[in-house]
Amino acid sequence: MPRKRAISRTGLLDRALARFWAHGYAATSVDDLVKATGVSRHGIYSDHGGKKALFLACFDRYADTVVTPAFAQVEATGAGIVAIAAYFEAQIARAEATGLPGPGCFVANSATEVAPHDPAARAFVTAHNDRLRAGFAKALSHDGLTDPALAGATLVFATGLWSLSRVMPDAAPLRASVAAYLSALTGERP
Amino acid sequence: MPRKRAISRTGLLDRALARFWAHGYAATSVDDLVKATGVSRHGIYSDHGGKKALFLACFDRYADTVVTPAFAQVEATGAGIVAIAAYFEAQIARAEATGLPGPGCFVANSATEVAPHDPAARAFVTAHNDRLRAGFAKALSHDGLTDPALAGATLVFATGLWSLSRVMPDAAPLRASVAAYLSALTGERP
DNA sequence: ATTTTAGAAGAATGATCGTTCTGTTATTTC
DNA sequence: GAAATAACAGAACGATCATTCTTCTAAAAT
Repeated sequence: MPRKRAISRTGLLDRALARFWAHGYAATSVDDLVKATGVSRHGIYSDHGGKKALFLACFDRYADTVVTPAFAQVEATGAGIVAIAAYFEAQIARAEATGLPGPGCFVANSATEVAPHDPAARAFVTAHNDRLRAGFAKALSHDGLTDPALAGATLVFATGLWSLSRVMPDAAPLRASVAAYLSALTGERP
Repeated sequence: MPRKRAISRTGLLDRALARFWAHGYAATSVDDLVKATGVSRHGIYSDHGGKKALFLACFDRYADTVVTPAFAQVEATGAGIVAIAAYFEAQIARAEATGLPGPGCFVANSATEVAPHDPAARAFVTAHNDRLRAGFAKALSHDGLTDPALAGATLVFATGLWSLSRVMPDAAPLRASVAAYLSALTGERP
């Protein structure tokens, strides 16, 4: 009969995700994971099987604890460009609170580091991108922007935003870029 | 008096850049560099001092042999949005010729993998981004788009484009996103 | 032809990697 | 309280890492 300990390995995934998120896959050793999570090697290997498997498990955890809470407002019925703007702002504010240059997006980081040579990771990245594109498409069409390519462009923009947030020391240019992009979408001219 | 061998280490930087570009810094061992370049360890260490130094030297090489030839048309006097479109198209076509998912942009890859934790690499990335932003700004203002934030947005878009090109198997969505973005900039509506 | 030297090949080194295994401690169940 | 077990601490392992060093080859200079 399975049983739970009072102090369990609940936080393992969250802490491992944070470590992979900030430092990447290759630059995170199992020793780093032991130190960062407080879980022994035995625990890591018996719960997830190894470093790569733990890394892949972080994708689902990231989707549940980071992407969904932030992106749900875009996917909500009735959401429009304002929701997209709020989503961008929330992500920038979070990066600002963490400290810029920040960790960016876990999926976007993995897209350049490990996905090109790891089919399993690429499947996660592709699924994530499909989700974002679909959310953008619905929100954009709500405001009359029905060209599906605009959703693709917005996904490209979002990916670049998280990438740049890993090297930019200040959030102001990121906010200005978002404002300029959204203004261009809606046809406003400064 | 210095002399040259028939088969010299001329291609060292180019081949090392190609390897780092495709596989990243951490996933490229010195053994990989020896195999990819045909240059012995002795040659690599006497010419560049080590793996990290060779990697940093690749930034200048990348700027000279890849960025400048492709981006010069945007920086040219009289260049406008058409030049930006041609720049995007040339990069996509190159990625397509190499085979998608492709290597993306060496600087953008480094921006997420090593720049956050390496000041020297970050300096290169920042300088590269500043160059692109300035080029975009001039070309955009040539066509009446004087808001400097639009240049920042275009840099964000370009960065995301190379990032996505590392996981997308087909170039068509990339081209569609570029077309949609540029149409939005110029105020066209499909 | 002899000397010099640029460069390749690869062994050696110490560190670190991911993984496995052996103890030990503490908690839960009976 | 006793038996069972969840979890940690850390040693051990072979593989691989970046780096250095020695040896050997061949081209250039004189």
